[in-house]
Amino acid sequence: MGRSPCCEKAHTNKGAWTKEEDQRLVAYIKAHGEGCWRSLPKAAGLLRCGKSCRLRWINYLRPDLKRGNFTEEEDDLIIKLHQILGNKWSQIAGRLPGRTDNEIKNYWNTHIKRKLLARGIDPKTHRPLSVTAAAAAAPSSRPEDQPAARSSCSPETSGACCHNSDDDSVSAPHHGGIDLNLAISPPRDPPSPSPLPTATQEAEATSSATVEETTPTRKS
DNA sequence: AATAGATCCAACCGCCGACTT
DNA sequence: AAAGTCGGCGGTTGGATCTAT
Repeated sequence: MGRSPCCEKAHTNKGAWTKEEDQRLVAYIKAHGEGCWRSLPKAAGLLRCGKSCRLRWINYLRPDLKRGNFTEEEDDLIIKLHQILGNKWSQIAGRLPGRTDNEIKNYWNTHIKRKLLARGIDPKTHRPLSVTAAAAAAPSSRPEDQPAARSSCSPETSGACCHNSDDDSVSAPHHGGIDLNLAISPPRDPPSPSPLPTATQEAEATSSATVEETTPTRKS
């Protein structure tokens, strides 16, 4: 089905946000809360599309954002979660207080990928590069070793084929010899009275614990 | 000091699922 | 049931900044 554009592109600003725009957006959300993004720009006096406002708020202006360098614990947690969830950045972000999906995605692409490669680990499969290379060079007859098969059930797409929509839990994959029995809990709700564990606690818990997921998989 | 290449990251784009009409 | 709207997501891009030569 067709879709109308999310906004009148001809009458919206694009590119970097100015301080004034930021202030308007923050002031509006403080006064009215996060609501209808489509109508927000007009109501807040911004010449931006609603999507752009939402992104700016979520990725940059939200007061609970942590900003700053990622810790070793966060690194490890991201790697572990990526191993299970693949590129489900929003779900990964949901388990890292103060971090956004965009931030984690960028961090993954710029730092962690390289870090894993330096360790000889394929950032896509979380398997040793030698294994991955060998599998690519000489695909075995085992379906799980076939690149195509892996791609259909790799962390990249685990949300699709490894995700059990019946109970919303993720079965424990055994990537790179690591045995993680994880199911993912719903994304954290910052103002929640029962805050989630810190990244450090998470990392510790993750190694052995089961976390439950209720977040529906978006795309498959 | 100049500049070419590499890196980083904020923002945009297009698609999808959920919800409404 | 079909069409339309909206919020949200992941992938990608482009410009700013950093580093090496």
